[in-house]
Amino acid sequence: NRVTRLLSAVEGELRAGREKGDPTERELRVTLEEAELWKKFQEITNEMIVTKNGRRMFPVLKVSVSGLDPSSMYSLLLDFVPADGCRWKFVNGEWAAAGRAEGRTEGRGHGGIYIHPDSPNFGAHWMKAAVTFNKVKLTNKINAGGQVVLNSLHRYEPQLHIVCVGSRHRLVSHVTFKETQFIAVTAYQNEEVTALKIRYNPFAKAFLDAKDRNPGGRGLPESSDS
Amino acid sequence: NRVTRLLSAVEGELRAGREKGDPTERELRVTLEEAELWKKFQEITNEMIVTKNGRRMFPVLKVSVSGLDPSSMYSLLLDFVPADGCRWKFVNGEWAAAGRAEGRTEGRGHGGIYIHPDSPNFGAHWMKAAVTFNKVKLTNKINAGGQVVLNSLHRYEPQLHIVCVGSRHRLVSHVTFKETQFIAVTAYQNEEVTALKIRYNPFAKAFLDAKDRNPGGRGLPESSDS
DNA sequence: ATCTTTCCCACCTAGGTGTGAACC
DNA sequence: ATGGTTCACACCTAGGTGGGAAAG
Repeated sequence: NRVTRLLSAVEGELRAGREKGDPTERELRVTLEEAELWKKFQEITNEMIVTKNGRRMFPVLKVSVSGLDPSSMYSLLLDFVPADGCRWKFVNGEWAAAGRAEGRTEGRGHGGIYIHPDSPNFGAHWMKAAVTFNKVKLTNKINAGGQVVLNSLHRYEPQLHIVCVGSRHRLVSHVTFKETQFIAVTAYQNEEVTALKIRYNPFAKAFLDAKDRNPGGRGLPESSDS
Repeated sequence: NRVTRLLSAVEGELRAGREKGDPTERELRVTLEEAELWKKFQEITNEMIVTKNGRRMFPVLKVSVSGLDPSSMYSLLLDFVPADGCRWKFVNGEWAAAGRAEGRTEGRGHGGIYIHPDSPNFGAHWMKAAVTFNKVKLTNKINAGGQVVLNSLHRYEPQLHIVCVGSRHRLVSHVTFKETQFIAVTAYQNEEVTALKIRYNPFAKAFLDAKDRNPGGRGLPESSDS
């Protein structure tokens, strides 16, 4: 009785999936969430900060998935693929190619690969809500695990992979979203990018308020009380 | 090549486990972490706050697990079992039985069951580090999912279950730790319990500082600058 | 000089504490 | 009155922002 209750708890999500989901992956579909926001950044060439200890991405990569087998087990991976063979440079308000890429990231183990922390999990789990990669951290140093190592001033294209985890793993899908391309930087180059990040990232609220209160000026006022 | 690299990434943790772990569950062992701390609370009868929106446990239940099959898939569940048939009352500095229990929690779906958020996962995952149940939330209201519903002024004993998730689920182990028994309350009854919670829970630091700075008195000083 | 990276910082978000008064 | 619960609150932990000076 108690055992039945326990197993029923474990299977809860799974059963819900079985009722609703698709039994095969034939109609697998992956959609990028918040594509409008990504496009705003894409239009002016997106930049992502890399730091020694790792920096989150903004915008955050979110996808909604459908068409998996609800009761099969999958892992979701994010792969940061070099978008070209160039090193880039920001001059006169524009990005320009500046020499060959340094191939450091290539062939270096898990270099640019991030495994979603919910992995592995049932198809039902991945499909019940949008999958959010808000914990990915980008770094320029080979570091403690779990972080994605990128080369600064190189362009990357995030790629999503879905792997079916069974007795034999098999790659189910890999999708790229052009909208999410970005150039890795250690400090923002284009102030339009900075402005967008501040505008939409809640964690940068401090700088948004400063601009709102004091649109022309710069710098926060010292406490002027006597 | 890229596919190989990806699958290798997914299997990384798994392979690490295969090398070190035990291929069967014959020698399964589960150990409670921070047992000394739990015992301090147990000696004076532990209490856990329940609130409408859910309250974390302190101490946090942590276990280290060994002896699983590294490449099999398991889920870990926490089950809050009524420790007796009584409702309890704190009078004259002591807990005393006060009438029959209200059987609300029993038979009510997932009432007292919490699934560890890393579930399901490989044996290797559960064994590579202590498993922490710091996200469990205890509530006295039937609520949004994921929270554990308990009856205030009733005594509970946390029980850990390990379920092997396969084509057919099977219960691998259930363990209880006497040290982790507690009485659910909406407000602390025994001030010794409060003192221990403040002493060891970093989130209650504010009250620790107040006592340290002003051991005899009560209340924080207003800013006395002119 | 110039370009890139690093570090510390004030300022946020997000949310976990027990308190004490109010509520029932 | 009594005993249990709820709520707003000040005060923390934990950690995510870009800025700007300094360093390489």
